Amino acid sequence: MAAAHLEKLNERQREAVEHGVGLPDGQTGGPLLIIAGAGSGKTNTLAHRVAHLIVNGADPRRILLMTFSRRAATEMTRRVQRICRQVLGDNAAIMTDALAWAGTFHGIGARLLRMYAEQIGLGVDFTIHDREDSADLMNLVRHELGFSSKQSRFPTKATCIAIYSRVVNAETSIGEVLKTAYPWAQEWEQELKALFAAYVEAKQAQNVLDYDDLLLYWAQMVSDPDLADDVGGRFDYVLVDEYQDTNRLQAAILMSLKPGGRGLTVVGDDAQSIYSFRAATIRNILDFPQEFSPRPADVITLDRNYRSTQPILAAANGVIGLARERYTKNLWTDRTSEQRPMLVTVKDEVDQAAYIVEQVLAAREVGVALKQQAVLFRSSNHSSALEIELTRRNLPFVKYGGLKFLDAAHVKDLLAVLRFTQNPRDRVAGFRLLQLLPGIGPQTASKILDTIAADPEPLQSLAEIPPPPKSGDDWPAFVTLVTALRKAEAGWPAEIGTVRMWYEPHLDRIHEDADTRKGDLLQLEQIASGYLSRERFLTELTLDPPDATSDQAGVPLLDEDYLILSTIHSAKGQEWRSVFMLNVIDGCIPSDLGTGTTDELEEERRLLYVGMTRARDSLALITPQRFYTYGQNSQGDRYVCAQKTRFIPATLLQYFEVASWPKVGASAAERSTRNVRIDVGARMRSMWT
DNA sequence: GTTAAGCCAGTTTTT
DNA sequence: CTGGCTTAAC
Repeated sequence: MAAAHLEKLNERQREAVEHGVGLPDGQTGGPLLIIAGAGSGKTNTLAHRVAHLIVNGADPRRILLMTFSRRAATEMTRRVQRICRQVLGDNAAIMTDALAWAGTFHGIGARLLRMYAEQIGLGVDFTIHDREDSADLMNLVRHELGFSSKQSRFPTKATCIAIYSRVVNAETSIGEVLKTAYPWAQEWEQELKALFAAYVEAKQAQNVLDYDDLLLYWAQMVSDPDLADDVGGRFDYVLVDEYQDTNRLQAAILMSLKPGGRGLTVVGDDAQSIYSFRAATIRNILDFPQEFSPRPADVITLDRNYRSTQPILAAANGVIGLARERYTKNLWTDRTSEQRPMLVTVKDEVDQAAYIVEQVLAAREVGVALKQQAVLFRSSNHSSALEIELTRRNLPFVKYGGLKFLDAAHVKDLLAVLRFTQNPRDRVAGFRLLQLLPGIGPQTASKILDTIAADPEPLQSLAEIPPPPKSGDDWPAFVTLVTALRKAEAGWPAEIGTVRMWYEPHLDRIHEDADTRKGDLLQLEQIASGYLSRERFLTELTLDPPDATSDQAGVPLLDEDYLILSTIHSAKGQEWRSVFMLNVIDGCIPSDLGTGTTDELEEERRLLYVGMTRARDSLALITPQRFYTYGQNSQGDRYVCAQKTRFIPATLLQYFEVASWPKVGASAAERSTRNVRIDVGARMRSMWT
């Protein structure tokens, strides 16, 4: 006897949904691991489980739901609400609105840390540094310690922060990280240690946290038994999505929150683990059942795929079947189709773009909306030729992944003003902001920040220090601005307009293309108006940055139809009726940067698998024969001869319909000689590469 | 101390 | 092509 809202689930899914629900005396069930293959209804199952818990009396305010991205959290909440409405009717909204603890690990961490700030000796007004800010702060410290002179070839700021981040997230030592990931920097171990110590001190002095701190402080907080009880006790149920892409630190947090695993559910698929560069480890999901004793976690496997047609799935299974080790079974489906996925050879990237435009338009003619079609690629710059072609043909598109809106200098400038007002001890923000004024460079800015940091009311003391000699009228204007912001005269979100008015003259002076940049600032102001307060705006913008849009011809409106362009990483968890994958050639997939170790290579293979399994009805992998290499054009050819990816060897070709484009118009004989010529040529060349 | 110009090196994926 | 560091001119 199943409840109506569970009728559409298959047996396994239902088992996962009902696990540990309806025990006597409101007990919560033991730990549960759901291994959910691509397209097996994972999101749906998890949403049903949450809804089922609520319908059976769980308090939604006491459910912690952690997803990989905020987009996924929103989607999940929406689905839970829809399912609950079936059962509870209109009252459902009240219940599901209370599902307040849904978000990313980092987002939830930020919230908990603000709640518990006082108890762990953290200023409640802390601001959060994104990756760029962290690198900037690291750079300041790096300079102070004298590691920046050119002869020394010390790792760059970005590398330093990457090493630091890895040490923290993988819960390992500097020596270990250097040995495995940065062997060329091993000689700097002692200096790096000193640098990181100074970096941590700088963050604390400035009351800022970086991304890693959100997890690190959280983990430290719950390592105290009393606080762990308190935080863990807030939640009856903890559910984690995409568990294969969590790192050791995140696993440690989870185990401290729910030591016995009661009420704990994790969902994931080891075949889709693609974030090891972020210190994610597949061991988390593999070892999860044994974390608990005496009785290990229950494991439920979902291996029925509802997304793709059988031929697409066969090809994807073929690719993942060659993986060195794997733990999940092959997926199966009953969605039959005659159409095998395409493996299309084109001359170069220009033809690749032309082919895609042709196919996309043809599909739209037979009723597949642009939004139902996606183009996936390994690296965000792989799509540039396509973007040019799409713009030329006036086809609207939205791109996910790659450069972010927030990375633009002018946007960072404006945000620096707000951040500095929010937290005047945030040195990265202050440093950036002061140097916008004419006549103020690094030295002057540094001195000003030192002076005001000593004052308990830094912003007030700014008005009292002598104006820097060469700053002219701009100094009093700046002081007026900061004073007004400090008093919150304009209020939120009006104050962002005040800041923009102040900033625009400086923008004109600094940048040639000030006018296009002003458009971005207006957009930022628009975004800001959607947030309740400056603090919420800054925090959430850092944790969930919007995608870059300003460089496109026309920003598509939300209700308009547009093609999806996305990195494979950003495509995680998504699906489209028609999927194209760009540059399925060695050097792109696998990326030539990712072929160093077997583990890296295996992850590149999973990346291809993830991309392929996004497709519902139609899939095309495209292999250009010549690939433009960027930079280094002084040495030799600008084109390299590309070879089909090593992940699709001859034995797998049976799963594909191999074709070349444009079609040769002449006889079949002529076409075949053309194909043969190309094939042999590629092989001959590859003998020497 | 600031700014502009010049020269060299690096170049994935993201919360 | 860009960012970051260095050098030379204000």
